[in-house]
Amino acid sequence: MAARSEDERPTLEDVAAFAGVSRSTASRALNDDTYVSARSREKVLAAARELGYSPNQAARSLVTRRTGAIAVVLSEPEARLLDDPYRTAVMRAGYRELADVGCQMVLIFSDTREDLTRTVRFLEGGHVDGVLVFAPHRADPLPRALRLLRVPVVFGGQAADLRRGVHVVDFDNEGGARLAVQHLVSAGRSRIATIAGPQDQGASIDRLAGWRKTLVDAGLDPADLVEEADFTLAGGARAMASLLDRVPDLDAVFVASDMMAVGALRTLSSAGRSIPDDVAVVSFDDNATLAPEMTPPLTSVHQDPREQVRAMVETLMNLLDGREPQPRRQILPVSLTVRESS
Amino acid sequence: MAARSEDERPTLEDVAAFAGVSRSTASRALNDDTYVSARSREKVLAAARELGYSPNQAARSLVTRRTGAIAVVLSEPEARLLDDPYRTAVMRAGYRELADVGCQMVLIFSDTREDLTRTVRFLEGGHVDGVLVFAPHRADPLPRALRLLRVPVVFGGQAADLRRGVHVVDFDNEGGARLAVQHLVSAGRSRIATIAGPQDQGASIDRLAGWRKTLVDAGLDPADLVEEADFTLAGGARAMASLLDRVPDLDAVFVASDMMAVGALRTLSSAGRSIPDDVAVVSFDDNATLAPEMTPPLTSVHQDPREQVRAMVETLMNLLDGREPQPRRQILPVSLTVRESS
DNA sequence: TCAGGTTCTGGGAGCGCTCCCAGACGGTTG
DNA sequence: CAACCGTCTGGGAGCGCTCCCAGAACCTGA
Repeated sequence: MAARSEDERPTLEDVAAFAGVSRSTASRALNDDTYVSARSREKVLAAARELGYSPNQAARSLVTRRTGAIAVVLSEPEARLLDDPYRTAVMRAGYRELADVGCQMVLIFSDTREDLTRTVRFLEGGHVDGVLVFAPHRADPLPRALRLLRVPVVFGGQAADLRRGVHVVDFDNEGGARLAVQHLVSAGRSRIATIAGPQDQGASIDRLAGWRKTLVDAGLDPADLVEEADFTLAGGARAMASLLDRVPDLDAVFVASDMMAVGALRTLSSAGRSIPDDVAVVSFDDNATLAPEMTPPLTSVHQDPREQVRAMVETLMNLLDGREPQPRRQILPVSLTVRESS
Repeated sequence: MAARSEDERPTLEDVAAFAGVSRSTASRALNDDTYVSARSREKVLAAARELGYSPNQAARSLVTRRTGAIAVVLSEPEARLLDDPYRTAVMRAGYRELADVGCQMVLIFSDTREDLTRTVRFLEGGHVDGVLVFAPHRADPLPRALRLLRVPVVFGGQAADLRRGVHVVDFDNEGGARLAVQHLVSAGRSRIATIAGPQDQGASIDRLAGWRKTLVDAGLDPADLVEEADFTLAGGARAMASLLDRVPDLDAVFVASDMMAVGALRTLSSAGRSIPDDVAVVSFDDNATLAPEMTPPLTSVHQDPREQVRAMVETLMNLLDGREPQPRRQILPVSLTVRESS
């Protein structure tokens, strides 16, 4: 028998030969199947260690029809991804949660139109067992394209305008906004403005709706108290300036994200307003590296990306195991973390 | 011949049968090999379209021994990744550059010790054709572990204390620091402090060395003018406060990252120092969403993560094609972008 | 002692693809 | 008309693995 050259990877056959058993027994030992004698298992494991064996994944997934990889698709313009701490947290959480169930994360950024076709082709190609999608923009064509996929898909947050027929794990955006505004109302505030997120996104729309309904329920008039911004720091600062300009007597503001709240805070202090005495500020996200670190620390609606991703992974695993066949919409609850800004 | 059930993916064989040619011809047509008649190619492509065929990657890579996937490993404590805009830019650049050469990015976060073994096992398992590694910390055990891999590896930035035997693409950190400090010296500054990065990282060490050497060359005394911080905003703010405390008459500061410079700026303005009149500030990174957006906009040493990643991908592709066998250390030049802070 | 289990093992088939090789086909040449 | 070339095609082997199945080995209890 010719010795294998140094750089060639040992195969299962090599391990079996080295251990003096058959390929089948070696396979069983390595995948700890039933019905392998302790003696054989021992020998096989030793042989594998000795030869530095690691199984060829391509061969394995050719027969098992599982790749052990899950795609995480982020559909968002390039610029937004760079300074959005929430997205970074999502990537990280995705990695951890998938690792916990023994899956590898394949990150996909889908932005331009060419990205879309490339993404679909990739997902179609059997590289991954399932897909987690974050596509917050309503006009995004990606979610529709993904519906036709032969691979299970779970959406994080509202999936464009697909309301049914898909698996979704979302946060209670409207409920969160209600919590925030109720908190301000019961603290005696009466001129409660809002800096809303871009209205092409479901989450932004829901947060704005929550703010509006709560005001109306409390007998307050929401007219003229809305300014829309783009979830960035600079956008938040500009929106706050414009609000102060239009409504100088406002005494509170509900900001649809921590990042925008940082900008708003900056504008407010330049304008000489003290927080929370003159103006109370409540934001959304409760990002760990942002909200508690501000001066003053921000009261914020708490949503944990890990929880969302965990629920998404769980749903996906059920899907892969053939359970949970009907599409479901899970709405995760949020809570209010009260700090000094309100 | 039994009809294939709806949900089963068509194979190459199915496409061939549908097109009325052999499996070989179908394969040739789809991979546009030589020696296929226009007629056959046409029929095969039509059949593939009709059946919604996409090749099984596992089967393909089993025989070609290529997966078309490249791992990007980020070895960094969790907290750091979340608010480090440079890392986010690297991920993004990695995705783009790899997509351009037809490869898929598999992102790997390697932080804890369990991560290390899992990472090594994964990379060993033949899931990917090559690896790009960012492991800035000198004490990090990962780079050593990766040396033994049978997969080509290219490091981004100094690879722990492995000085030779590995492929590295780094920036000229020391040269960048020299540029920054020379700029300050020639503007007539004479008490030039620095906020250095963590000294367990090669890049930080080199930037500090560049600062020190340039001061000495200019006949200035670096003693007592160094404060070390952790590349975070808060860390930069604290370091600046401590510098002001110890050296009240400083007239310039070289900060080893944009993020820390933002913190330093905050401290300086709280202390009533005007920038650049009282204190000139020069930082490092020239992050597009940070440096130009500050008040005042930051003078910063410009380094483009895309360039670094592009060079890394190029090296890796050469490695995969069997060219460029000897390890090389590429040092990319940096430049100084002058803005209002100096 | 032998039937009837249970535990363990090895061989064979086959996953879907690419690549090699033999051969068919058609159009030039001598 | 035979010899030859370049173009095109189909069959077969094989990548490294898992799974199925037949059978060996070992244990019971009657």
